[in-house]
Amino acid sequence: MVYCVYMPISETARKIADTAQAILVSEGARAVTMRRVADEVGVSPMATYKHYPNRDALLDAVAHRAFRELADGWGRRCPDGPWADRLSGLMHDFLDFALGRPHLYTFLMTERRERARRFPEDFAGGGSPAFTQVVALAEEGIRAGALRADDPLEVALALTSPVQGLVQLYHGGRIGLDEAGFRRLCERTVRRVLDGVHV
Amino acid sequence: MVYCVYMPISETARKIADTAQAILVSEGARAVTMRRVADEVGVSPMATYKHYPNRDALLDAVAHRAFRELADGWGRRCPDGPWADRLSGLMHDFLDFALGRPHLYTFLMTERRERARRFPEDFAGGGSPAFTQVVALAEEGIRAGALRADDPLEVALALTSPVQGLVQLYHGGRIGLDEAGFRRLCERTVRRVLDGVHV
DNA sequence: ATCGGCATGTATACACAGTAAACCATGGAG
DNA sequence: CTCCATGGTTTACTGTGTATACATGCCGAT
Repeated sequence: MVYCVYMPISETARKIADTAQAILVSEGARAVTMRRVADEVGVSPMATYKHYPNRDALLDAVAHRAFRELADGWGRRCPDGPWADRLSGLMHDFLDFALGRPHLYTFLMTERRERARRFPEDFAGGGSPAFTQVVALAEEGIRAGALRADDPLEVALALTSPVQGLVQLYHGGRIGLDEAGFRRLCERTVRRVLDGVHV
Repeated sequence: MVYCVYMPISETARKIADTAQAILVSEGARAVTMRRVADEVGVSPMATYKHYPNRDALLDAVAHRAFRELADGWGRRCPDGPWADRLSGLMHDFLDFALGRPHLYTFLMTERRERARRFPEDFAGGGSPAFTQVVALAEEGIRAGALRADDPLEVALALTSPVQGLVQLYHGGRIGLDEAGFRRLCERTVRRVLDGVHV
């Protein structure tokens, strides 16, 4: 039987996933070994295989639940207010996650994973909660005449990809700023995208 | 004795690094095992430890030489011509690398590596050849009055980080476009940064 | 010429991963 | 009561990094 998220999940299976997720969050995916997870759950290593066919399946399950947890409670920072404040709020929500749980962020964003959501089809359908809200903001801005008439999806991408690129540099240790300084750098960068660097 | 790049390097040491790099380029860092490298060099696994204290040191050496190889022969695509063409040329040079050698790119860009070059100090000093040329282009544009008066380093970052973010999405399988389509998406995105998305 | 040491290589061995296989226990369906 | 699916165990195999001990050949000092 293939692992299926729609089925009720046993108590032990959930404890295994919880533990795996906790290890992943605190130490990264490499630290998630079947033996260690089993140990912390208090069960023999092979017991985990009764719930997940292999390590990749376990990590997939963790990714799945982590995505769901992120989807809930996203964009709380600034649900309304001026357009620019909402955009900034979404960016800082994203940074909260990227900087606050770097291992989880890297795991979800970087690891090659089949069944990942795809641009443009899946994103247009609202697959990614974070991105979808930026798209909505872009649509709103275009409708209101604040932004140029343009493809809202691609405008959203122009606003989000710089932050993603900067986070990649930050996580790679390539940016010698503390978190507050890095956040300000992100703000200035998004500002430049909004205003353009051209005269 | 610590491994030092300035020392003459033995024949075998170079063969080991060559082999490791070849495996990394074609199959990714995970495929680079000491035993396999030794095998392909035609030597016992432990022989590699006479040249590199451990696997990480070997991978560091590979990263070092890969950076050097990239530095030479960078920006050949469009050494002169209109400003916008040179910027576009640099972007496509970058994409040649990112899309043509994805494993190497991921290894160099995303693996956390101490001794990595840092923004802003090291970049200002010209540590990264790719980035330095974008900075030079930004300075030129500002001097010529084509770009707003602004910090050239940060302008360069605003121009490069979106591409890096998009590449991250592309490598993660999140963008359902072929290579040509993806390159056009990058062009449009950089265009938006230049012009701004605001009215 | 000889000897000692260093550079280089080897074989062996251990710890730790993932995971296949075989074997319990137990509780509910027939 | 029987049977078997479920969830657990022990054991064992393979592949990995690497510590340790040993061999060998070159090379300079004596």
